[in-house]
Amino acid sequence: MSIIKHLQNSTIESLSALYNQSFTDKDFQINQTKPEFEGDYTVVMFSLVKSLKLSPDAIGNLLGEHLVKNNPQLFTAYNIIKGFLNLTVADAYWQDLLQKNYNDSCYGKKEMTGKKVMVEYASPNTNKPLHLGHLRNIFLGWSVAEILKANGYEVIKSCIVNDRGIHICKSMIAWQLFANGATPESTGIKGDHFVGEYYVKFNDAYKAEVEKLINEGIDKATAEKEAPIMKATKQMLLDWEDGKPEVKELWRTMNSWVYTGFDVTYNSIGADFDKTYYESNTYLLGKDIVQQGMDKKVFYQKDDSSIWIDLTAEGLDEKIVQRSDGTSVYITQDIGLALQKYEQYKIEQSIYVIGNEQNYHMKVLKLICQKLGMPNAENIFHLSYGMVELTSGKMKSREGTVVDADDIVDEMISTSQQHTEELGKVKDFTADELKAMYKTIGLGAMKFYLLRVDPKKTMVFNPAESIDFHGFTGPFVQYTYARIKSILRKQTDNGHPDSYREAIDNLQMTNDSITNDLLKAEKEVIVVAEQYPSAIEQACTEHNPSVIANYVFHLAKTFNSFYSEHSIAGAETESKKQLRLKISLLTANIIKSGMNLMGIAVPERM
RNA sequence: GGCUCGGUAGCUCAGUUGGAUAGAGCAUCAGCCUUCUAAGCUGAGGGUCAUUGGUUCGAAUCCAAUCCGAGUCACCA
Repeated sequence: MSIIKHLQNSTIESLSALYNQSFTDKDFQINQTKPEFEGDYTVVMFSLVKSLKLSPDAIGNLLGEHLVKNNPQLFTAYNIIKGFLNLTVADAYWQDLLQKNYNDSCYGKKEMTGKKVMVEYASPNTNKPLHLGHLRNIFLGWSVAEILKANGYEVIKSCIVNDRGIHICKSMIAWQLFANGATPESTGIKGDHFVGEYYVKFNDAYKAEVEKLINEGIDKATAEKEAPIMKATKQMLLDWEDGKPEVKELWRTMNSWVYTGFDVTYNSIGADFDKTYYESNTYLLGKDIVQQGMDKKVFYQKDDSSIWIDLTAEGLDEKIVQRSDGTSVYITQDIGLALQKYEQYKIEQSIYVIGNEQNYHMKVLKLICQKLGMPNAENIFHLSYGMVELTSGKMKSREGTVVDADDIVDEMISTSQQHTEELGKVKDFTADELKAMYKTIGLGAMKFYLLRVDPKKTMVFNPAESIDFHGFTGPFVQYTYARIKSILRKQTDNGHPDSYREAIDNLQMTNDSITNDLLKAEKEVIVVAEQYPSAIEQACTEHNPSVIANYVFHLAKTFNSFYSEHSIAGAETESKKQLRLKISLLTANIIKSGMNLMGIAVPERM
């Protein structure tokens, strides 16, 4: 139980004993005490004034006295300033917390609940390589999955690959026209980039054809429709749907190039999926559901035989679910897939990591699923994230201002190498160790940078700043970890993590005031460490990894102050040394655990 | 135009179930390495929390209006 929860409960008990009135934890507020005042946690009196009809100071005095008197193991002192009751938490409480958790690598995580959640993320198209926006999506999805696991959920990570449709045919047509049989193997270009080049070539050729037609006096709309390359593409889509063998063959081949390329990227950034859905398999799903929806009178048919749902009562529009020619639209297959996910995995919650431009679509999807009475439809959650913009404005593929995922990852890794070499920290590492470290730091910087912002918000990607390894960054936190590990290693004979505990526990303990009283800097680290379980919980309820990023940075910062102020290995007494080593080990464990929740590795040395 | 989201330091972001003098990082300036890794620590300057009004003991946080920005409103996906 957190210290805040303890304080809430004690306050409720004391108020009940003092005033014979019952309160809940919503009737008053508890904050961490501001540093300029004496105390650790503060009960705000104002909200109690009305129901008790007493002055804030009068309540505070009685409450403070009662709390300290009846919970001596928790609170040792109190003071009241302008209606704020500041309580000092007993050193023994912090010592006890430290003792119980300093060697627990699972500290802060919850027991399994037996509940299943699916997190769908990444969801790329197979006509071009991944870009910076995908990275935000992938890091978010991965991290949210880990955060859910830490909160006791069983998580299935899934991905829906958009592997069919007109955009795929564009790359295919362009390849037929311009490639002369070239392949990723023959050119040495990564498969997804290779296919992406033909998507670009399509657009160039299409643009040229349209311009030519317009110059011949044809109006723009007609030109766009009649451009030969576009007509060929549309025909190809029809051929694909008819299952024409040579089209299917080309489609399979080009998609496989893309998948090979994606796998390289996923591998390098540490993304994986338990289940991959392909749109070519799911795009016909949901047709029978449309019929069921008709029977349930959720849907209705118009005169031209197209089928609709009326969501005007919910403040939305009418939405089509089946075309007049009887074919499905985009949302139909989403409904079908939502049901399939449930039936295959019996999930209680379905999370979709999708950009905020689809807010409306996802709102409609959820509503339809609910109206159809689909199980757990109320637990469909759209984890909507904001676009990544550049300092120069938006990323636009047509203007070539898209930041490629592979490029930026490579750049981060080589920057980390450059920084490391400049700092002269490469002395006693092997080549393999160096390579691994550059990757850990470069990727860590990248992931931290994209995850430290609230997912909902549009964020600006500033190349210069993202490459910074100081301050509120991944490398800062990693560095704190590496420094702690360096100290711990030196306390053991073999430098092995398994020996840390033994080495710490073997120190001579004395029982004196130097040991028992916590210094300010020591206590501050434990106070922050105590908040880790709450941070994990909050990150989960908000589906928000930035909570973890902010927390872990705060912890590292607090530890660094402590580190620079007091010697750990050279502490005044053996027992003080033991205390500080425990604080260090606990901090290292939390940093590693928290960073892992964001998919970020921590280096033992850097 | 309707709906949704956003506007906090020069820049990037925290902080919003209403609480004390609004916080970090970057950048700028000034200090700290014969002592556990200086990718660190300490300090300084920098704010009309978009604007106006309201609610109350108290508003960055809640309400209303206005201004600015983004997204969306396809028988596209």
